[in-house]
Amino acid sequence: MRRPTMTDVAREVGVTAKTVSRVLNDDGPVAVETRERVMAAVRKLGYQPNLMARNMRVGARDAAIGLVIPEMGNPFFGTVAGGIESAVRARGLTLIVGSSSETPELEQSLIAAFLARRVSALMIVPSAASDHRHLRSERVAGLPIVFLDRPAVGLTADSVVSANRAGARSGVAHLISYGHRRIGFVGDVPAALYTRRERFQGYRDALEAAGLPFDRTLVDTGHDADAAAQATLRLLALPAPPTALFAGNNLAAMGAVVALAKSGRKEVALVGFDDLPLAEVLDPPLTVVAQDPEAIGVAAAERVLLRLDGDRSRARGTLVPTRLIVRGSGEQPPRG
Amino acid sequence: MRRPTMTDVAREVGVTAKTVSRVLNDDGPVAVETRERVMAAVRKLGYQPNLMARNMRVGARDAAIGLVIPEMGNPFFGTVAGGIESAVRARGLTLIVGSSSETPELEQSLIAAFLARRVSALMIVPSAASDHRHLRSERVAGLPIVFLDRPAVGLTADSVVSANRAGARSGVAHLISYGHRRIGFVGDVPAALYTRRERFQGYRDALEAAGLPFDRTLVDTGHDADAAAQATLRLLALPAPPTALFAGNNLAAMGAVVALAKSGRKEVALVGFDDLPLAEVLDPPLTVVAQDPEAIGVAAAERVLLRLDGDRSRARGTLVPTRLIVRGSGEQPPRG
DNA sequence: TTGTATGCGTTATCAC
DNA sequence: GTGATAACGCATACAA
Repeated sequence: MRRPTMTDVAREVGVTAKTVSRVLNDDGPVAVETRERVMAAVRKLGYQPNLMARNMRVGARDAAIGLVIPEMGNPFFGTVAGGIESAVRARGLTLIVGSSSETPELEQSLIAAFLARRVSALMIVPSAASDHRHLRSERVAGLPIVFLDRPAVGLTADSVVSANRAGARSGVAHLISYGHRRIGFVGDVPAALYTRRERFQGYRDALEAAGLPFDRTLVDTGHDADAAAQATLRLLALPAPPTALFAGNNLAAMGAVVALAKSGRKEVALVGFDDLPLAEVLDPPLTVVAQDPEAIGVAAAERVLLRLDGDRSRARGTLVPTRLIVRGSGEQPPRG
Repeated sequence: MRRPTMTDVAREVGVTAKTVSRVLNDDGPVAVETRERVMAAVRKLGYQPNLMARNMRVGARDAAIGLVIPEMGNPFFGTVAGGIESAVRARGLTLIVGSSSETPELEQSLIAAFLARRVSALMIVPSAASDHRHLRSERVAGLPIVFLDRPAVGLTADSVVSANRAGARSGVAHLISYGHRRIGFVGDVPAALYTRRERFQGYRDALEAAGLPFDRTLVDTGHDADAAAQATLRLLALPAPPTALFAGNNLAAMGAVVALAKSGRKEVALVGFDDLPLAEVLDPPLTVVAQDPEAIGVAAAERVLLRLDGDRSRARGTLVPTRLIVRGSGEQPPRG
């Protein structure tokens, strides 16, 4: 009933564990006949090597990379993970993923779980309000750590993030180029999260570059799609409502789309940050500043692989460019 | 530079490794003062317990559950994973997820990686054309294995799947109840995958129950949204085109939506299997047979926890009900 | 070509 | 309350 060990296989064949080890690891010479008998015994007993024991003996870390994402169901993070996985797989590394549910406590306990399993590297999409000072000793010990989507807090480390500020700026500039002067911002509380701060800054950058005033009343926020829809309705109900909206994230964009559709205000121009699956079949089709989650994952994986290869140069921040996808909703001129 | 071990901590305090172990595991008596000094040394040295060594010594399996999904970026599987994680977290288990990219080879190597790490249980969303005979010995050895979304092939094991056939039948019956007699099926090759076979069967069930003939020319397939759009256009171009369409999965539904919108044939009724994020803001809003991925994950997790608690009863197949969400596209009467 | 002795970091057992 | 010793499953170093 016990799971067979290398010794069990050895006994079955009538050799020593070391010989079995040699066969399994292609290490050192072994007679052809012995090899075959060992392999037969391995199959017969259903032997599975114990990676934990192996890694411990070799003193090596586990050939796995730990990835922490805030949310599994979010296709953005899922696609990031997919990009990482395909990039590290070629190197024989296994990606193991855990989700923090956007809470610092779970993030920390996940990181601890990965460290306890002696992963070869850590990749982290930080949750809001988390702090990474506790990882300093790991950094010093040479463990590769890369932060994705949002930079580390309290720690100097590699990071790979979207060009949030430049992207938002280009989206708002796009609206301005179509003649809009009153552009609303629908998003999430800017202060909480790095990406939101950056995108909000990009919004202000674009206004400033065009010589337009910043009007705080044109900024409203909501945590999810429903709340964003409410925020949109409030903006439209202003005495001097905006003629265009910029949505700071995909949930905000969904909320805005729903609100505009249900209130029959489809003439209001809209540009969203982050693409949506059905953006092109909406009425009007949604113009977005698209991120490239797969590219973020691949870039982060390449950085980790470099570090694993011994690159000890100083921490680097990588910006992954965004792309403006013109579909219709952002090219409607001001009305009313 | 070396990572500190329990012995390092012990030396720092002037005790034995066993004492440190006692402190860290709340195992056996230890003087209050000793405990405090140990904890201080742990913090000072940044000691992280080595789970590999611990598990090896204890002979226990890793307090982790291995989950194999076909695709990380797919929100359906992501949400399933989220459901599992929240359910197993309460038991102190860590969920580690890997993606097979829908290929049997990667699926097998991922499973091997999990087995080599001695996970406590295995949860698998099988990829197309994979076979699970090789897991028989693990089943016999008592390793809990649960299959999700699609049942195992060549292995008797627990499974948790959507009520695909009944769900598809209800969706098509819905269309029939609005007077449709020629209902097209847009999907993926039915034979390849369990879910597709089942949904196709549900389609045929509904026709038969209503006394409608099965017309093979009304069935067309496409692997992705673009191909499904092409399939939709082919169906609409038939001499006697369908007045309603049933889409066998969410990609097929997206393709059908795009094709209907772009060809100006919005009067054609449409019901999709599997919900879409923006279904309600489409024109017309999309009626769907929705699955409950979170419920699938939770149900599977509960089954695994039961098995871990020693339940040795025979393998059980759990059906998670679907839900018809009426939004408009499926309630349009036949025209032309 | 194969075997023996040893140790990885941890905990079980039993002694003090 | 604490320590000494052995053992988990495997690979390294060296011997045969």
